Amino acid sequence: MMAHHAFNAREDVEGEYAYEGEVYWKDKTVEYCDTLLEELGADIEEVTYIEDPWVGGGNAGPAIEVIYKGLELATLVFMSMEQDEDGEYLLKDGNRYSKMDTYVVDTGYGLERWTWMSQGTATVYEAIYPEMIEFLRENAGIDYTEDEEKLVHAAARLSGNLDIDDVDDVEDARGDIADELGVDVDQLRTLVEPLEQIYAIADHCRTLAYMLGDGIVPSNVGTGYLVRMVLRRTKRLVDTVGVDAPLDELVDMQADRLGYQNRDTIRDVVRTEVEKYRETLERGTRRVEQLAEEYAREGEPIPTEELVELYDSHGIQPDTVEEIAEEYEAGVDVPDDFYAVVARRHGQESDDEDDAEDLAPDDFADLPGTDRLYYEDQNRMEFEAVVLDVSERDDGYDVVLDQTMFYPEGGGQPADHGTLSTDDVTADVTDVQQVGDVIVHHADEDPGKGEFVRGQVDSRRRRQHMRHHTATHLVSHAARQILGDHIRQAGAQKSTDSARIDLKHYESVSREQVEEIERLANEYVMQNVPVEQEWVDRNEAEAEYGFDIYQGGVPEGTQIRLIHAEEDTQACGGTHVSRTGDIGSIKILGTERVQDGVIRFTYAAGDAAVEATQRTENALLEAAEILDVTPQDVPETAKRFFDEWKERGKRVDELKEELAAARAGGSGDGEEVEIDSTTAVIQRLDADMDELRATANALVEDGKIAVVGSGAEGAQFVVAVPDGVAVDAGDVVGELASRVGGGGGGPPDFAQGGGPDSEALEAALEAAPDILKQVRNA
RNA sequence: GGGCUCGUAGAUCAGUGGUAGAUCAUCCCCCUGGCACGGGGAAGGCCUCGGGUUCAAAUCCCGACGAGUCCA
Repeated sequence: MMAHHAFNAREDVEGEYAYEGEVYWKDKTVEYCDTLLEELGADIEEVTYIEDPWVGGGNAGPAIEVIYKGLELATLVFMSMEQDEDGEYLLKDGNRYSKMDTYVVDTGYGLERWTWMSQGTATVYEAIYPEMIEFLRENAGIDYTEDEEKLVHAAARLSGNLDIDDVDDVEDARGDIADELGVDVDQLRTLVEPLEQIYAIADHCRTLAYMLGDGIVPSNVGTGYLVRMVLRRTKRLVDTVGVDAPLDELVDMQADRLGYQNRDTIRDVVRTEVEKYRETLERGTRRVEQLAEEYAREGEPIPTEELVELYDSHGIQPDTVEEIAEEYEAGVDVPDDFYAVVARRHGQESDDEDDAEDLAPDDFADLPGTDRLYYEDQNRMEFEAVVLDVSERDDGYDVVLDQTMFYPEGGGQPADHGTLSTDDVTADVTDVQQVGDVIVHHADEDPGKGEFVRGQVDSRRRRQHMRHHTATHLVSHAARQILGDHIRQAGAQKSTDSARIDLKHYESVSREQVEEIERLANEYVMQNVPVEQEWVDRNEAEAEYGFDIYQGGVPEGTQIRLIHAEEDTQACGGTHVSRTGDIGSIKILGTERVQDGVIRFTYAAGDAAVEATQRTENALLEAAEILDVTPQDVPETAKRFFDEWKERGKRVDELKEELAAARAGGSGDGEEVEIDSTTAVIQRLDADMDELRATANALVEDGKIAVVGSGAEGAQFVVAVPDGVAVDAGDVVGELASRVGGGGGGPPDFAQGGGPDSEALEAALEAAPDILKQVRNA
């Protein structure tokens, strides 16, 4: 698509906008359009301009459609109104609009449509990527007779003329076209539909090639989510139309055509995503099958509620559900406004923002910009300066100097700490912020306006920040070498003890890859290459290194600061060590997947790396000491101990059961009473719940009613009743438990309960025969 | 950024507070000349982790970790 724009402002609002006056408006725009079409070789007599008001995205205005030989080639939009409840104009979308202070020309010329027009192919798709269309048609086995080909050609041309705004129903439009061509609508559909799907595949593949080629990583959030949706839709189309080629191959055809260099990565991403989709579908299918079976059994249709759940939480489209449900002869209840129902489920979003600005820029507006000494010599930690201004705050003082060595918080690097001293006072600096060009030091004492101060930066803290900052560049660079060129930074944070960087990647990172990255990053450290900074014109920097230098965000200003470390170049305002060797070493502490498609690496550099390694080592040594083996033997020994522990657990269970059987058989210490013709055994064991249950089970095996109690942990009971005996175990336990201050219950043949009052256990058990009789009578 | 769902045997999943289950896979036995199938049996569980509620938690509540999904 091609376009030109003009930003106009009304004369009475001069000075309020970045632009003023009128550049050009409707007449001139149409004139330009005429000229362009003529230049392209169009017969100007065949051009028709149709005015049609435009509304969209809260703005509106007149618009002109440019039709050439019946085909819409361009739209010229004149945006001049904005949505306004009290506006004087009521437009076609039912909203009210009022005039804006500015008015903007927004044009769109369909370059590809022009190509189509000039080539005379059936559709625009054959005009712009004929090889791909041919490949897909052949692969899917779509073959037409000469007459059919003519029909399709004619239908395509008619479709091209449809005013998309006015087409509410594609089926109606198809009917109109069929009428016009004098054919049956069903015949037209079977003829055209597969072809339409092929066009969609080719076009989606191009979209995917663009998105993936430009380094977007599929994800469940943001732009990455869009890629995923397009990819899945394309995969569905490929399967529907019966194209027998892997999707990564199709996308690659477009990536190749568009001249992307990272084609291997693109294919890899597509393959990974297709596999993920396949798994999702499989999971979904199993789920739907279960539901379908369930509802089919009850003779009810699958309710909308379930469909929403399937779609929203599991990503299964209603039509997929219908397909599967059909096999189970289950009905499906899909409402027409299905997606509206889903939307309603999400409800209203609350957008309360609380970006409280601690420092008001106005406070320091009159002060000159602070000279930033930390860029001149990043290794110096001492300096002298004059106090230009001091403002008292609730919790201290904001001090502004003429120059400073203190680095203000920014670019993911925390502020420096340190002191500012005069002959009389020493103020601790606990925070440093940049406000406009002024650097503000937050201190606990007032050094005095106009005083001469000596500044001392906490050098251990700062050096750790420098190490971590340079390490961040190296880790990011190393990750790029190991994982691929698509690796982009999604955020970073440095501190004294560790640093982290979020990288976009399409699959989880293996332990081996982490080790590789760590090894490579440390190799850069050991090479001890200089880390250089330079201030350059941003346009020159972009021209030479591309937009990839903005990994950490896009800085302001025409001059930007570049940091070169190894082969890595980034725009960066942070402080860095002067040689990579100064980092000491880099230890990657761990990775986590912070969201789909974003991996967080946490690592430590310098002292912190040593400390982190020592911490892990200490944990290992401690474990080794407990097990009384060497650290190397810890995994094996732990495994053996774990296995043994499981083995013993099983043995204990077996013994408990044997013990229970023995107790039940001997029944020496249990009291026996006859309830009707059944023997009830009342026994106190003082054992855990497992043993009580086992004993009760063993007694029931012998055809006896079991009432066992324990005072081991509070008071606990298990009551079990053999089949065919008219005693409800739940009632018995309920009565027993209430006497020890608790509760209980369970099925009629096996109940458990207890309470905190173990003192009352004995009395409760003594009352058990009476309770049993009472319950039987009830 | 927000919402929702899930985490139980090697795999797929049941289990809505009261004795942890099914199917497949594994191993053993039977059936057969052999194989497929079939029949019988066994083994296999820190119910993701940490708190809380309860006489009692796989189950309810909170948090962490992991997986999935929808929306902006």
